[in-house]
Amino acid sequence: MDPHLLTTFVTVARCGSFSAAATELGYTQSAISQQIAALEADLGLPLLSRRPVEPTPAGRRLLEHAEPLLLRLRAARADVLRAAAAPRHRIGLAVTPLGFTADLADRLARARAAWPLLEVTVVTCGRERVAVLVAEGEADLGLVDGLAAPSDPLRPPDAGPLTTTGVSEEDVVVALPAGHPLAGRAALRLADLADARWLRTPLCPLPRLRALAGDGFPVALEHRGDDVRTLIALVAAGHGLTLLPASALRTPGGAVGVPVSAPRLVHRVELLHGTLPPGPAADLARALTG
Amino acid sequence: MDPHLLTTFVTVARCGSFSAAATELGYTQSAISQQIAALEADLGLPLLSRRPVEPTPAGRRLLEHAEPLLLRLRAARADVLRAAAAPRHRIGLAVTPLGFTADLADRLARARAAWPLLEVTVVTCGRERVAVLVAEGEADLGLVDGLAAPSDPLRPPDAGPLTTTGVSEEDVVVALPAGHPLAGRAALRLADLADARWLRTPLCPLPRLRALAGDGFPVALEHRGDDVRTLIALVAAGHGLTLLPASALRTPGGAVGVPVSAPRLVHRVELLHGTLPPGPAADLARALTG
DNA sequence: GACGTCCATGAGCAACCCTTATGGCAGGTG
DNA sequence: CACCTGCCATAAGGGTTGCTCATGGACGTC
Repeated sequence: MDPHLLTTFVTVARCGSFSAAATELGYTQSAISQQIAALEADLGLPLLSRRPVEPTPAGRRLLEHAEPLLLRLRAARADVLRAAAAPRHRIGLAVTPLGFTADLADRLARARAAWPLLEVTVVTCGRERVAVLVAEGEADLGLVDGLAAPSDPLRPPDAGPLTTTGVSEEDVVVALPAGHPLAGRAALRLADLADARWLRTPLCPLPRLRALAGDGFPVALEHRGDDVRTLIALVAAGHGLTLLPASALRTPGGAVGVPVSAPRLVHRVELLHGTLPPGPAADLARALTG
Repeated sequence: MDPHLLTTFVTVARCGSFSAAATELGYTQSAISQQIAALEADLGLPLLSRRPVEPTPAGRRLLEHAEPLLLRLRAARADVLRAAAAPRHRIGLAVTPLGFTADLADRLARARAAWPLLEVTVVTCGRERVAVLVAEGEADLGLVDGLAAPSDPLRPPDAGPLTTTGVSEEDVVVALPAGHPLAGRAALRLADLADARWLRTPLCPLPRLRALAGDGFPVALEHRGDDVRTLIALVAAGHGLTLLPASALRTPGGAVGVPVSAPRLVHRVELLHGTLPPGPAADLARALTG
């Protein structure tokens, strides 16, 4: 179970081809073939069916383990190096679109005013990617958002020992087109909307809704991408519903937000980071949480 | 960051000696020296100070990552092999002392009556060890107990993708000597006992109490080991207090239990297992949870 | 049915890693 | 103070590993 062999295996499984994996990894096809054979011999199991190349059941199982394992390996390396490295003034901040609220933007602005030397790069991406970037040290701090019961921590993707600190909690609203029959309500229960048509979007995971409020929540339209304005425009045009933090709907845009009364939900933002050595990154973390 | 080098590093750090690690791992001292040198060269950092041999700060950081990483590696291997192996009739059950309640013993008895072929081995050990045994496939099922807020899952040690299912929740009581001034109370708040003298025992983690009810909980006596009767005897003799599930104090033994009214706490038992292929282990898991 | 693509296999060679042997350094002892 | 002992580092040697190159065989396509 050499990680070297494991990366090869993951690459072959992703490419669906020994030769493609070989060129991607910079080996010859023969080397790949031998590596896979070595891994299969080590476990005593066939991991890939050939022609077409796809994982066997045991291979699929191994794949589930291999990806997070390799991530943790890279994360461990990055963490050790980061702890030993000199503090930098370039800070990388990875955020989910709804994780970077106006309030946090203000705090960041104050922090930059207080420490003019601070150079900040903000990257917007999905939750898992934020965790990966932080774990691998490509970002110093991460901000992830999610739906949770009040004061219930979000479950970060498993990328090693990352510290999470809640930085804000805010009410959740259902986004409805302005003319929607329910748009005038003071509050709505999520279960009452289980039969409505919903948007499938990375910004509001439907499986989480189903876990919280029972089955249902059929998909009307799928949205790929990170942009909140696009999402609100889709809601306003009646393509389907979604949940958003209350503040995201305060700017007028043809959609209105109706608070969710049950289940009790909050939109929670958490700061994610590895062990921060004293320095600009730790200062910024304090500024964002404080 | 070859796992091979990582195990060597962990062993050397534990032994505090290159030569001792060499004999333990079945290498020559020279090989160990070269492996550590290779790891240090790979990371570009000194990991161990020599004479005496002990981890540098970077080494300590790496140690924190290495142990769970190696555990996950073994766990992944065990999981893949287990999924592919033929179902066995020998079932290993790893339990914490307070995790194996009378109710669960009954369910196990019924399961054995229903499937006479079932051979069961029960191992008692601590929480972390249970998780390790299950993760590495040495036990098929695990039962761990802990204090939690109601319906709040326990956090299992990070040993890869293990499934946890709650199997019982029960009230928590403070164990007091029979003649204790508070022994007659109908209920007690944990914070009121922060200044009492407590037993430090693996069966009731004091750090958890401090997290739940604030600082305090000074240690009167340390108890090492798994035996609940020993613990109750210590309480009865006035050596200090501890928390136990209500049922553990129903048998008379010179100690009485007073329910804890705040914070709201339960003693929770969870079943822990990897992915179970259909067969005896899965049947038993259903019997224990059902 | 011929061809092309793709994976498996064998030979050769370089790199790696372990062992043996030896050197250097620190601490304890006569 | 010299010596000895225990411990880690380093050099050299050899076996194994793991790569590339070359080729063979199986499947799919035209």
